[in-house]
Amino acid sequence: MRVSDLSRHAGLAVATVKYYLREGLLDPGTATAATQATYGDEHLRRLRLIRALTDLGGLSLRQVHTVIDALEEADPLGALRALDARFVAAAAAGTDRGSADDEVDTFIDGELGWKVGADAPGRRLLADVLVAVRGSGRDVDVAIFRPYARAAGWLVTEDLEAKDVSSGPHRAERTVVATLAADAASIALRHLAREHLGSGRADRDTM
Amino acid sequence: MRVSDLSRHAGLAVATVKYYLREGLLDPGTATAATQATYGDEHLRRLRLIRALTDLGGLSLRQVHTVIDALEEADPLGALRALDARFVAAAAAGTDRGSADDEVDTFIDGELGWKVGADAPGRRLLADVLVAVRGSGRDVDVAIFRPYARAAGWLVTEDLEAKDVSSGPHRAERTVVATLAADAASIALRHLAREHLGSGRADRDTM
DNA sequence: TTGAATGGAGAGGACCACTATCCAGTAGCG
DNA sequence: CGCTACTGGATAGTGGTCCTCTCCATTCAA
Repeated sequence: MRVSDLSRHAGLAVATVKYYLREGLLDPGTATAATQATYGDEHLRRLRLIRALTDLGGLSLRQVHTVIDALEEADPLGALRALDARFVAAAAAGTDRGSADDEVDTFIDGELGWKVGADAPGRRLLADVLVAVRGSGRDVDVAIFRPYARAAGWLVTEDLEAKDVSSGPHRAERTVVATLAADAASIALRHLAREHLGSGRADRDTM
Repeated sequence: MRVSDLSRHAGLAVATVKYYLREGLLDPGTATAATQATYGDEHLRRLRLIRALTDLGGLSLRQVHTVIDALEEADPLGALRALDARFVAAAAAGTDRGSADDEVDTFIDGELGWKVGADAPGRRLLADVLVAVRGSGRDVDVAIFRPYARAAGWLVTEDLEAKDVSSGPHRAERTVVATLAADAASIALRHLAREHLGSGRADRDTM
């Protein structure tokens, strides 16, 4: 496989593939001559992964790099956590977060009793949400997350049970894409459900 | 209120506020002299809305503009639909979408029986997800969305019932922020739930 | 009165994700 | 063998976004 094949199969311009090579998102092919190299299926798979991360997940190439690094270090949890980067970051600076972080920690560790790392990005993300909603003028309590937590817990158990254990190769990679897909799907379906159930009162308050 | 007050209360640089004014995201204040104008609470509210949309929702200023336009035309459904723009778009071009769109339509209209507009962006988004997952090498069926649809339906009814009908001012605006918040929260909680429930098997397949 | 701030406008900059151009070195075809 | 097309590699340039900087005549607050 040469660059042009890679390009054709992945639906990307050759220049773009070269760019990814330069950026270290894609490993160099095995050189066969001074100006020749061949690429394999793993390169194509990588390209598809990159596009899934950028197109479906909206990740920047820098974030894609983080995910890929984690995958290559056989750190699936790190890879999944890296997906949260697209939501956090921005809101972090400036605003006074008040006790939002503490409230969220209490909610997760206490009320829900979930065992998650103290550095799980979801914590900060939830706190950001709290801060943002309060900043927009509503005085909400952490407890507002309860139904979402219940739905999330149910969905994940459902997922884990229904799963073909498929310990095939590239597990972690597929898990990452699946997580992204699940994220997008759950949002899409919530919006559709709201349009379906809330017709005629779309101007009503939610959450 | 002058620009500097606006800037301070919103936590933005004065130059940024001026930029938003130039871009038409913020209405001009009421002029009191050749080089003087005053701004009101609605300007501050608008600024907070803009930052919620960009920071929490990750919308571009162009997309923010779309949302704001819809809000000003008293079109809450349009405003909510505009939120989906951050997911769609990218994946649309190039790839052969196959029958994904049809499958999704059948799923929504037939299996779920949901009444949503034919042009609801959630449809296309779901199809994109399908295309992306398949492109990354898994042969999935639309039915995979079923649990997500169930969770979404439950969450939205929960929302609509629990809601204080609060027909106060700026309903639609708050609904938009609430939707964004709900999106982020449901993702954060799903990721946390997975970390909690799936510990030791974080490398297992999901969705 | 004097220093700081204002509205308005334009230029400039930083970053991102490419895209274009150039080049010497192959590859494959007839 | 010659010819064209393509290759890897490198550098420079593009278009877009989101600000940030600078300038200006005017106005306000001390």
